[in-house]
Order: sequence, then C-alpha cells, then structure tokens
Amino acid sequence: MERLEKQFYETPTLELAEKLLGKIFVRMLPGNIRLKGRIVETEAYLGLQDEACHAWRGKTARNQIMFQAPGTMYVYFTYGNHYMLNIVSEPENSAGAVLVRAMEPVEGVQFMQKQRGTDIFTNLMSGPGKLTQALAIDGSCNGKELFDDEFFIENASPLPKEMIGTSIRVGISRSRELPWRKFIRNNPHVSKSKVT
DNA sequence: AGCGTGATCTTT
DNA sequence: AAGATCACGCTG
Repeated sequence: MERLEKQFYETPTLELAEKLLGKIFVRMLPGNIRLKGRIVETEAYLGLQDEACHAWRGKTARNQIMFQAPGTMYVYFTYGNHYMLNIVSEPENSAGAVLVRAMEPVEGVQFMQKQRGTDIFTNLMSGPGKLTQALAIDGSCNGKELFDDEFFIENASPLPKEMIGTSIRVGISRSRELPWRKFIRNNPHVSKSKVT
C-alpha cells in the first residue's frame, strides 16, 4: 500500500482519529530493521476549548510541536516512565493532535518482544506507553514528520462504520465527558479500560 | 487497589 | 521554592 501524504492529515482532528484506525504505522531502524503496527485505538485532543489538551492554555515549551503542521509527531514524557505518541492535526498555528493509544504488531515482533521484555502478543503494543517502548520511540522523535524514510504511515482500506467504537477518553480528569476516543471493536490489542 | 518516577505547570 | 498533576504500567 502507498504511504499517506500530507493532505491525508489535513482534516478535522476527530475525523483524523477515526481515519487513522486500521492504518499501518512504520518505523525504520538502522540495520535494516522494519517495525510495523496497525493502529487500533486513538484519541482526539483539540485546541483551546478542550481542557484535557496540553495546548488549551496556549503555547508552551512542551506543547509547541502541537502547533506545527499536520503529520508531525508530538512525543512527550509522562509519569516519570512513559513516552506518548501523538500525530499533529489542524493547520499550522492551531493546536490539535491524535494520541495513538494502541496498535496490533504487524512486523518486527521479535524486536518488540525484546523491547517490552515479554513474549505475550497482546501485551506488546496494547497501550500508549507500551507501543512507544515496543517501537523505541522517545523524546528524540518529538517534532519529526511522517514523510521521510524513518517514519511514515501506510494506507489501508477504510473500515466499515460498524467496526468502529467510540467512548470517553482514558485517564484524564478535565473535559472527561467528550466522546473522543475511537477504537476497533473486539480487537484484542485495544488497551484495557473501564470504558468500552 | 497501590505505587514508582520525573517533567511540567500552578500556586505561594 | 514548594506542591500538584499527570493522555501509564506493573505488582499484588
């Protein structure tokens, strides 16, 4: 399948969160290592009215990447342990991003097992902190774009509507009511959560 | 259900 | 300068 171009990302954040489901995230590493994961769970974070969005009070040193062009990666560190992978949306100078919460491993499983310290297939990328560990994504990836040979996303056929679930977002306290989490129904790699 | 772990943001 | 919060994951 072909790689997603810039214009794919030029769509409202909530819509992008849904469109990314089923697409194949690819990372190339030195030594001809290719890692692939199918995106199965996402969440939308949008600008000023969404109090759970890092950028809701304006631009800071941490969140500035969220104001960049669609298709940029916003990676941040949290809870003293974990990196979170987001894909920037919305035009330049407005803030928005899609949090990638879970993937299904497609290629490079052995590498992922080593990274994660487990062989259990459904425990490799079934959470936002797990998938960055599996893919060796850290703060050095913050600000990189999905349009080169290191990081890109491959297209896949759109999913039928009935396969997509919606819920409130996981692990936030402000703006909890917004139903901005999207996931593939009955997929075993979707993160464990009280909300289904 | 409880806690580690450290950057970031808010309040004093 | 100090305190709170945090888009989590692991053990028990």
